[in-house]
Amino acid sequence: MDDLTEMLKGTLEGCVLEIIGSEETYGYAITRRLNELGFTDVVEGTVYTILLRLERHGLVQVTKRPSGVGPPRKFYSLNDAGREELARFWTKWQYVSSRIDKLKEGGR
Amino acid sequence: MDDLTEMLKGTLEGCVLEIIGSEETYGYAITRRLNELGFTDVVEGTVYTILLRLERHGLVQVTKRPSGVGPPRKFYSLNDAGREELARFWTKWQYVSSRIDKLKEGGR
DNA sequence: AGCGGTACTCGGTATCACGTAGTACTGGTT
DNA sequence: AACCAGTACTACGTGATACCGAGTACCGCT
Repeated sequence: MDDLTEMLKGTLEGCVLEIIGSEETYGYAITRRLNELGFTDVVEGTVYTILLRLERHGLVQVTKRPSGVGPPRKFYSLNDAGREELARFWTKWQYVSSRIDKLKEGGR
Repeated sequence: MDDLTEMLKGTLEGCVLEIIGSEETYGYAITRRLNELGFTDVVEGTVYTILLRLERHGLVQVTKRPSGVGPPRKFYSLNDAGREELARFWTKWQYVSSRIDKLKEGGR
């Protein structure tokens, strides 16, 4: 699949929120998860900028823990604000994707 | 619906391509069409920047015609490159939206 | 003459994903 | 002990995009 970067703008952050929401996890693992989900070209740098943004916006709780196989990991989990933001994201996604699908079906 | 701008990045241009592909039309009408499709906050300035970009990328054919109710209109239609780009857009959309929907369903 | 609706242009801004380079910790190999 | 690959995070800059605001211009109607 060719370049998806523009189409992922505004949705990738939501995907990261969803992943964090489903289980407490850390940046490196999130990148792997996105890759196996089909977003093969998403690289670590991108995920870390998103994580820093989420932290700056106060949507996540961060806990640092030693890893055993490398430097310590920063584990992320959603707080209340994060769960609200995630819900908002899915509402918006539902809205936008349904309109676009309608347009695709020649929606008059 | 609150702010959708980030989520529309990368998709709005495809929507405009689709609208032009279904009938020869012009900027002002495209804006109205998007608005009635549910993208209520998309304004003329945005559509015109997209149209200029499409023209610069050689994806559309442009014909200026008098309007009778105002200044002359620039009518846009897709050329071969535009139709190819539109097909690529829908392929990408199908790819991305299906992965995101899968993630939403707790895709393991 | 003025006004509202139509129609397009242009310059600047914010946000976002991405590229690249760098730092740092660990365990295993030589 | 020295090196390296894999893990894990940080920081700075770039390009693309949607949006905002102001401006220009044309038309019919009052």
